[in-house]
Amino acid sequence: MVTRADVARRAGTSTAVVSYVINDGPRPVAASTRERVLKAIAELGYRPNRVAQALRGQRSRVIGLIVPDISNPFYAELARVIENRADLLGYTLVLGNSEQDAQRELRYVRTFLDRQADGLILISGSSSDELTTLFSEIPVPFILLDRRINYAPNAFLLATDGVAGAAMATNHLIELGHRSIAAMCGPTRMPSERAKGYLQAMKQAGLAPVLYHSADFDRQSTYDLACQILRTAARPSAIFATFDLAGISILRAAADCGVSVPREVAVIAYDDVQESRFTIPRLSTVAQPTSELGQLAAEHLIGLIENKVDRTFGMKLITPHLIVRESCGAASAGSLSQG
Amino acid sequence: MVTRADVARRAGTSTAVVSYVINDGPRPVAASTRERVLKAIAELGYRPNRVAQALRGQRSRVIGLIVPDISNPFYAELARVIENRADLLGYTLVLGNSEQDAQRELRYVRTFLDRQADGLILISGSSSDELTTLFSEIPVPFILLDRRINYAPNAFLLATDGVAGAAMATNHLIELGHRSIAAMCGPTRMPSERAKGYLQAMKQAGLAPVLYHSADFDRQSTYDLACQILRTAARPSAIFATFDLAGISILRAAADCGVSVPREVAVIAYDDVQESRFTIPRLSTVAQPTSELGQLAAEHLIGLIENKVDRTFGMKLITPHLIVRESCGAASAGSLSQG
DNA sequence: TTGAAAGCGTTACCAT
DNA sequence: ATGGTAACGCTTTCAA
Repeated sequence: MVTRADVARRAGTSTAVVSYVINDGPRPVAASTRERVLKAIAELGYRPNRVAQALRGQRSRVIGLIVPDISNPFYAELARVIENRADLLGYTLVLGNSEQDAQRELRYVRTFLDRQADGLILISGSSSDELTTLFSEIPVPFILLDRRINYAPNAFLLATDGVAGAAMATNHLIELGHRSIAAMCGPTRMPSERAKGYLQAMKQAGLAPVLYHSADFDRQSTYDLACQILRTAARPSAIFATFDLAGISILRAAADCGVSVPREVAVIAYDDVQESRFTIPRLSTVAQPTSELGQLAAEHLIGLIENKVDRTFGMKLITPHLIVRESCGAASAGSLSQG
Repeated sequence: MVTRADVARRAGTSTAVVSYVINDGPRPVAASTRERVLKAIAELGYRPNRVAQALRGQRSRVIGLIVPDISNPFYAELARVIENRADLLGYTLVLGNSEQDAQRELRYVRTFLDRQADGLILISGSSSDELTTLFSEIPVPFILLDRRINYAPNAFLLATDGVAGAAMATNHLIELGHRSIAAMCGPTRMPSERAKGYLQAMKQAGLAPVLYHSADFDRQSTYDLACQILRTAARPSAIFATFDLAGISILRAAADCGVSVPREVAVIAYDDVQESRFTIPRLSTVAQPTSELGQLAAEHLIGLIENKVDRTFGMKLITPHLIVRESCGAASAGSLSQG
């Protein structure tokens, strides 16, 4: 390995000067010296050892990202834009899957901290109390992304307004004339903003809410639940799924149960993953602006790390918007307004 | 930050002994001393600084994973099992998206190496020549995953047999009675094993191959191409898509073009991402054993890093298998055998 | 403008 | 069995 000392030797100067050249400071270097150093660097193919830099300075230029499950398209899309942005700003991403497990999440926080990560982005899978205490001890800036839980005073919160979004979806269904609207949520252990928004909208419309919870967040368990819902005697005429994966599973389940979407059951979901633009029928959904969310998360975190950003504002809520596609039928479908 | 010296001081011993206790070696420690050290560690909440360890030792316990695009479900699923395995074995994953770009890929290799990654897993998006030279200079073990290109003498190659798999898919279509079978591949810049398998199978059956190339690997461009294919006068009766995402796009395009799958056009793809089990109709495909692939990649790489594995065997090809679902119709559909 | 050297938190060798 | 200490590659202060 070629080190700074090798470069210094070859350039006939000291390691300090090499450092100044590379970092453009903190002190000026004579043009001729700089020249020699640059030449030596090129000739030797020297590249600074980031580990040594991290140990010496306080900065590792690493940020940690903890997601519940990278194979969930929503998180994957988020990870993609975060990685992109981080890379652009000179940071490397370390990745962890928490699998919605508080212990794993905790372990990852510690691991990343032990590696001197400069900051953390958490899409936290766990409920408040378990982690709040520990979160308050995280000695670096961190962002709680997409979930409005685990609020810690030292965290920055970034999410779409799930209550508002879910209400939008529910109201869309109501405006379409549906009276019997069920909501399909993730596991009960997860507190859900979106369930709350659904409940509010239903209440406001004087409708009776029905809440279902899948065993997990994956395709199979949401599919299983969807089949069950579609086969009940009192089958709802519309279902609001709190995440796209569930909505997509409903589409599949409906086909298997011989119920037509949107004619016999309308489906609307939440997230707007790419996949939902290509399902049959195309899935109406509440769009989380994934790019904006990820970009903002990365930029704000790095701004925090580099002290370039206002620390006083601890939360940002983005308003999601409705995307009407095919899975709810046309807004003008009068045949639905019977109840 | 609490350091080893703090622990030593509190335990009334030297940092060396603390080291021996933590690492269970390389030298023995008296039971009573060990006791004191352990107590001090617990009381202080000491955790070793991984950066310092990495600098001092040669091992960082970090592995780098470079994928073309983490938002592509196949790579995301792979990343998930790799991450899982790595974590289990005590390694942390750093992630990079190459976006099929050789320069980016190169940059990531360097970045990860500068961070003293102990090993690399590359799902290389680029063609051989560009990177081969550089690959031969990678000073750590690395695995070329899923793509049979960029073969470098110091790399371990792990992939499914794309030629065989593609031939399976094509032959399945042929056995179903199809004569006019098109293949839909990724961008021309990527050499494709799978195209080769298709070509071979067609030739062997005495059928005329037709190759299409999408502009990119994403949903939109494969969808666009699919529409184009389905609207040609000489519409094929079957399409083999070299990756699931393309197959799924064909399903969508067919619905939009008013052609029925599998009745008017049969579709088969390659990868077996989770999504393909839930499409309408369900997608027949050639299954890459994702779990096996990812697990093997992680385990072999770490075996290589820790010198626990035979270095002589430089390649492993896994035979994929056919998964018949709905998008090609029943194997007994005699109505198709007209040509 | 530049060189020497201290120190970041570890590990492991050389002593005792 | 244990302590002292050099070294990993870097940054930055102190001196010149």
